[in-house]
Amino acid sequence: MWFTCEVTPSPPDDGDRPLDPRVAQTRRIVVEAAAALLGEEGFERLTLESIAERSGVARSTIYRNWPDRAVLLADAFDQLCVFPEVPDLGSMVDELRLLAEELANGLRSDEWANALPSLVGAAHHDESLTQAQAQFSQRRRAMTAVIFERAAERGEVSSAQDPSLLAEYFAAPMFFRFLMTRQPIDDDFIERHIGVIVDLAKR
Amino acid sequence: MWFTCEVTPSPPDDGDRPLDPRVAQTRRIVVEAAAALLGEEGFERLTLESIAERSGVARSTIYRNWPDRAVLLADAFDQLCVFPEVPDLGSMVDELRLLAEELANGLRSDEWANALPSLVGAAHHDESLTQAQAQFSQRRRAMTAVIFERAAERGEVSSAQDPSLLAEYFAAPMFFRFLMTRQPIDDDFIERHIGVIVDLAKR
DNA sequence: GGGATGTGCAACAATCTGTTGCGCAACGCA
DNA sequence: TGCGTTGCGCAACAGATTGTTGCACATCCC
Repeated sequence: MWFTCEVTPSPPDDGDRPLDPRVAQTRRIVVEAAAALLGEEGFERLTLESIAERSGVARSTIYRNWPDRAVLLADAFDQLCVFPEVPDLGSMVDELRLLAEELANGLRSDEWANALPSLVGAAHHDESLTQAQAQFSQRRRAMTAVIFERAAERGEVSSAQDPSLLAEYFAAPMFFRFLMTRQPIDDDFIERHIGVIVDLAKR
Repeated sequence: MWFTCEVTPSPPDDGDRPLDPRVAQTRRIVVEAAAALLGEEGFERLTLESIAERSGVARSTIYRNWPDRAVLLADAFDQLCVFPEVPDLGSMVDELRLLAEELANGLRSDEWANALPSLVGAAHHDESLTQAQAQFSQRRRAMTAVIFERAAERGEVSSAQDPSLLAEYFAAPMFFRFLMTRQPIDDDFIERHIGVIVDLAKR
């Protein structure tokens, strides 16, 4: 989140003094409302007025807590992006299938369908959103790579293959369909796709 | 283009009567200006005022020729998307390398870097832009599939592989890097990627 | 040549972003 | 408990942008 990150250059947080409870409350409520609306509207259609209305916080107060719309939306997107770890199922194919279905469900959900594509567009000329997008990609990639790391440990695949690269090839066609071609990400596709990835991992 | 397409439901074109030269002139000039600005600014930042200024056509006249901003931008995007066929080089790998470099150069260019990501965002809640995006994806896919079809004819790969599917796996990782992860699409990546695709085609 | 049609211009409403000043309420420290 | 500090709601504001409209003028086509 923007206001809890000590690394970002913009310094809205005063430091280590505990936050005024009014401020903490305001920021929490606003980000929650923004995240909800982000899932309903996407970045472009989402107005600060609607966030103010849903959260019950005045627009002027929102501007006192975030420098501009994009930074708030980046925080809201972070809020939206919580995904579970893939459990160890003892089999790479099973884990890939589970993850593929989780991702497919996500991409089919209104939340992601509204938030993700508009993020892609908006991120290309805003630094805060670029960061939010990079963090999203990185998290998903790491979470996917774990599957291939475990498979290598089990001896299911040769350890010569880079788990991170395999994770990239796992994610790319699904996002490509979602963002660019709009082809369905259905069971047939998933099953065939997993076959391709398994071939790649075992080659 | 919106105004020359007989299939689209919206009927701005009066039919087969030749267009008033004033109208033809206006539309041509405006789309050209819009396409140029699209490559410079992207969808979100591009204003109708700037198109009016660059084209020398009044904003009111633009609105008389296109129902709204999105439809004009869809036409402008079409204008921007002209890509060459891949020549028969007698070798699948050579042709893939050529196409990958063409695509990488495109994605590195300001034109595409500005237009494409913003299209992804904008297309998700506008029908005209959805169509423009679908057409773009389809054209590129067909153009890529030709490489695999020729390879199958030459006997370089088994004809069991679906050229269209291979085209999808060829494009997806490059667009994924461009749109989502922002990782570089450099020579190393291209070379490794072509290796992956060749493996897929030959499996 | 003359009616029909397209264009430029200017003004307009509506929406949205971002800012500011003021009065009031909540906070935290003594 | 009291009081200075700080945050908040409200209202108004400037500026940008999208679309729309009426009118005068130029161009087109018959």
